[in-house]
Amino acid sequence: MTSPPAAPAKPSRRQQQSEERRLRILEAARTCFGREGYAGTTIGAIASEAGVSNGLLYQFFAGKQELFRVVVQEIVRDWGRAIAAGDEGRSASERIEGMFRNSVDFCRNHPLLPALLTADRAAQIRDIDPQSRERLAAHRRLVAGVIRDGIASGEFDPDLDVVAAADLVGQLHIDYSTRAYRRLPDYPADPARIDSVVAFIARALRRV
Amino acid sequence: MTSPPAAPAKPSRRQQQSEERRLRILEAARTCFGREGYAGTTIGAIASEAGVSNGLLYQFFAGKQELFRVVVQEIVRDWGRAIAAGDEGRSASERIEGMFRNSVDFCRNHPLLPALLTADRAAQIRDIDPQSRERLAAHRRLVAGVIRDGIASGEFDPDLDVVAAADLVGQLHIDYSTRAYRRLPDYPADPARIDSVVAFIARALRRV
Amino acid sequence: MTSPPAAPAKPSRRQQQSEERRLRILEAARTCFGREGYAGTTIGAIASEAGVSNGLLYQFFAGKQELFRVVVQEIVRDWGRAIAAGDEGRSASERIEGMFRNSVDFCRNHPLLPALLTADRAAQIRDIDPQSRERLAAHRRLVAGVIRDGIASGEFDPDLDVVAAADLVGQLHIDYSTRAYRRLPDYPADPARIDSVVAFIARALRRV
Amino acid sequence: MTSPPAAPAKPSRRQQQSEERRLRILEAARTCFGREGYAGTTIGAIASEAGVSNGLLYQFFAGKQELFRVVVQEIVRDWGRAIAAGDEGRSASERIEGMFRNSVDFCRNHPLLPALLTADRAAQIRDIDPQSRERLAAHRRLVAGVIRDGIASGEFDPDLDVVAAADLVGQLHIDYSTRAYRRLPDYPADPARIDSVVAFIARALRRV
DNA sequence: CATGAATGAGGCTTCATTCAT
DNA sequence: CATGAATGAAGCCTCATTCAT
Repeated sequence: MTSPPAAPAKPSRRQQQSEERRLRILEAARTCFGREGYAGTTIGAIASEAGVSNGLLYQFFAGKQELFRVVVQEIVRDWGRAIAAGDEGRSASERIEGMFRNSVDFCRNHPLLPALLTADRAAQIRDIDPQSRERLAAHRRLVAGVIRDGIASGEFDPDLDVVAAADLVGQLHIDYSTRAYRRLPDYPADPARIDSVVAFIARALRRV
Repeated sequence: MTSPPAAPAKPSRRQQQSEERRLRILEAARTCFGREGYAGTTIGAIASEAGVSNGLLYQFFAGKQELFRVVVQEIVRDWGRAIAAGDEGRSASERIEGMFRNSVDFCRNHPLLPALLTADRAAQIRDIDPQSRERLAAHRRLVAGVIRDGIASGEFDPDLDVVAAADLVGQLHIDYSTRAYRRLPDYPADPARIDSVVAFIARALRRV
Repeated sequence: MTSPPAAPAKPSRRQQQSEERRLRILEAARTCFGREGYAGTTIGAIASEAGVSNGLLYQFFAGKQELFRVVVQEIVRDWGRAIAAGDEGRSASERIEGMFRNSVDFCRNHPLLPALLTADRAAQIRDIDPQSRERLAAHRRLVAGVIRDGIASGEFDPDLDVVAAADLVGQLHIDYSTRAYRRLPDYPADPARIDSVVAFIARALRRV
Repeated sequence: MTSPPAAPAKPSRRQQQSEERRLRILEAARTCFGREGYAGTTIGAIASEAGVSNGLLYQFFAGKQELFRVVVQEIVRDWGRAIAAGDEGRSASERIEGMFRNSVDFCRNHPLLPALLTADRAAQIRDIDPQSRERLAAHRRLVAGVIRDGIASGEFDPDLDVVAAADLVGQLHIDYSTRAYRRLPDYPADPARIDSVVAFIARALRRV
């Protein structure tokens, strides 16, 4: 009686509920991995946070490692999108600043784990999956493109090593985004500090 | 008086060997923690790497966590010393550059884990011990002092937010030192890249 | 309403089996602790005796110590019940005798560890839990009550120190029950010996 | 220079010191086993308590188990001697009372472990060694002898089951001696309680 | 004789994963 | 599909015992 007599195209109620549970699991995994790290997170904790049974996780994901991979992949994807948002018709400097602020804001507002992007080798996770790796490279290429535009438009110093500068700026995105997420008192990412970092980058890129 | 009058603290051969083993254990722990992270490292792996039995670790260290704490403490101490080395009678720019290169070189040549300083929440290690925390703060204060000197001497821009700039430069020390240690192909710390980062920092600090 | 209207707490087959295993674990723990003492018993031995895996014990009990606590608690409870059984409408002497025989019989037929009540300091078990302590005190109060009844009815010597006598009789309950369980050849608890002890107690309590 | 030039008969200074250390180890073992039980006592704890090195224990005793065996043996021997002390030229009742009081006093004043006599199977100690077993049997025979004397002299009830009574009285020796040593608030062995137990025994044995 | 550093077997416990219901 | 009871491999740590000094 639970399935409707005829509903060929729309996802059945069962399927909907199932998809919803999958999302709840991913959400819970983000929260737990972000809070406790990979090794510090147990399958049971994720299941409990998601309000589902232990075993259900294995219907959607092959195991803890796979789940982690997917979480990282999604985070990196969303982060990349958030960074690039709303930078049409603006100067290169504005876009550099905008990307930085977008990145920090994204991490401030999402229960997420940019930490993993820098260093957290969190046991057993030998290599982040190639797709995420590629996305991070794309991020640096994006930054590099903006810097090149800035050089072309005369805003930035033509002597810049574009690749190195993009790498560094991308690194700072990660650093301060991580801080924004972590909220460690010794490593602040408060608005004033962010303004200062923005100024620092601008100073390093500007044409004199 | 059974002991000879002179030779106040002649370590017996036994004690010498023991001390040597203690160092081998620390060395092995540095290697393993650096390679696998905290949770990914097992006591057995460290003992095996050091060529001693599992139990011996517990004669020197109260447990895995304590061993980790000591490793981090030593690394931070040595790193701090290496960074500050050889900067007498030089300009502020030269000292900033020197510190950066010292840091990267230190990490390139030592089996070490500055990564842990940034991000590795490595399960259970909630807080790095206060002593190491303080040393990192001291590092940032040192950088801030050099920047202030540079402003006073007219080398650096007087509009700089000194604390924020020092924080950022210190962060880059950690970032690129980590890379030098990790040697990840996507995140290089080769000489050319280091030169570029040095130039980037110089550009950001200079007076225009 | 997915569950049928009636059958308020029908334990599913799974739950039944689970409860059964829990009981098997407790049974095994009684056997092992009784045979080897606390320290001499391993989790593996209990699991093996119960025919389950090591890990399952931790689904039901927080650890070895907790399991031991529960075992002692149950034993003390059952022993207390067994002792008091079937003594309605009988004389004080008969009740004293009946309690003694009940106690010995209980221990003879149950894989149990009254030993632990007397002496087994079994490392780390500093204090038996208060609930069991209280039950033992209740046992002595029960004996004291019967002795008081006997004095009132003229069966027992009015000069008796009731508390001390109850304590002593309770102690003999434990002593000979332990023997009955242990079956050490040097410390018998065979019927003839039990008869003699019953006579000894009767002689000590009687009015002359 | 440490050994005297000639000292053929008397034990050399070395030997004296050695014997002294052996005694210190035994004393320490008594203390530790009594305080923590067999499993709860470590070789290191005994060595530390005795103020000698770990390894020295193995010069005098084959291992932990052997050391325990010797400790028990000595205790049982000393206890047996203490019980029988000072009972020449006294009536059977007086001797029974004296033995009981001697036993309790012995345990009250010696750091000792009569617990082991009753129940403490304390891991791995399968069987107390035969010599101690025999001494305990001798103790019961001694009590039995006194009871027989009392029957012969008309002090005690001729209907007594002598062996069972001796066994029971011996058991009470152990019970209340253990209490005297343990000093548990719930199981007192204070003078008043001891007087009551003495009276109880006397009442059970007396001729009416 | 005496030391105590070193060993390594074995104990308790956790947790990713499976599978009967 | 969903559950959660059950498994068992592994990890950390203790401690009796040995042996080079």
